[in-house]
Amino acid sequence: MKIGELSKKSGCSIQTIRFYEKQDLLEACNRSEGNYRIYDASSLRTLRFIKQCRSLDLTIIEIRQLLDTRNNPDKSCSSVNNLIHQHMVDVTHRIAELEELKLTLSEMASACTDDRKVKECGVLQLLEE
Amino acid sequence: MKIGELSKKSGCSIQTIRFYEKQDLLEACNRSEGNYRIYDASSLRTLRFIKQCRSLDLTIIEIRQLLDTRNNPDKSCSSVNNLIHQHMVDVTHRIAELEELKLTLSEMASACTDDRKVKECGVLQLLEE
DNA sequence: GTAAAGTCTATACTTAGTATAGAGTCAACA
DNA sequence: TGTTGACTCTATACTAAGTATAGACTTTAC
Repeated sequence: MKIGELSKKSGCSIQTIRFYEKQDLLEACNRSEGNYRIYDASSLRTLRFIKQCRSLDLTIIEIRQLLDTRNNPDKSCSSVNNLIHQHMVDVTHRIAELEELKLTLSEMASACTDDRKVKECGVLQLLEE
Repeated sequence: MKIGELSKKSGCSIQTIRFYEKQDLLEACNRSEGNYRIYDASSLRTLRFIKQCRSLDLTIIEIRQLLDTRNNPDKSCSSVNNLIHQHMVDVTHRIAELEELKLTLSEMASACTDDRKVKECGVLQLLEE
């Protein structure tokens, strides 16, 4: 199949597919006589794998590592487990940060009302501190 | 004061201060004979204001709007309130996304143990789906 | 034969800075 | 007076994960 079809089947844009190839996530595929990229079912599987990983917010570098591991069926998978675990720690940490930010924002929001002038604005006064 | 001193007093790096100037957050300041930037207390106040805004994760564009509003003391401050409110909505939304991601990651993590081989890895199998 | 749709490469753009090179300025010390 | 070191200057490249575009080429349909 050509890149347009792969794009539709995978849900990745054409540019993204070419971008993943350049990033060495998808290996360079065969080309037609007219230099069009020709993909097979294996490319689609890999692309879906990549998409799953991206939906977990894994970076390109991390995905490259996972793909590499995936190509070595007899090695230990502990690096995969570690990666997911560390990622979960990071996400948890980020949530805590955002919760704190949300609290600050809500305190800030309650410092003012809509009908004031700029020079009386409670929000701006808090921002000056 | 010169940029090094402003950097220390504000906690922003020298490059960041120059970057903010280029982004029109800090207006172009006076220069010494040798072309060094010379700042006063007002620059420091503005820079601290910007830093507060950044700690709330406001974008450069949003901060530019706030600074603009701040320069018009007699106008209504409702745009400031709206901005903070919308930002809070966005943060809340982002937290929900991350909570969902965390759940997915934890389900994924429990699909495997450290002592398996890649071909038996529960995590990788989930990523193939 | 031609028009439309699809594809190609290369490049620029996004955010909020950070890092660097190479040059110029300034203060203190010998 | 010379020079060393600290400071500053501008301009440029880099980060992440794509997205958007220009200009050229290929393929398909009529």
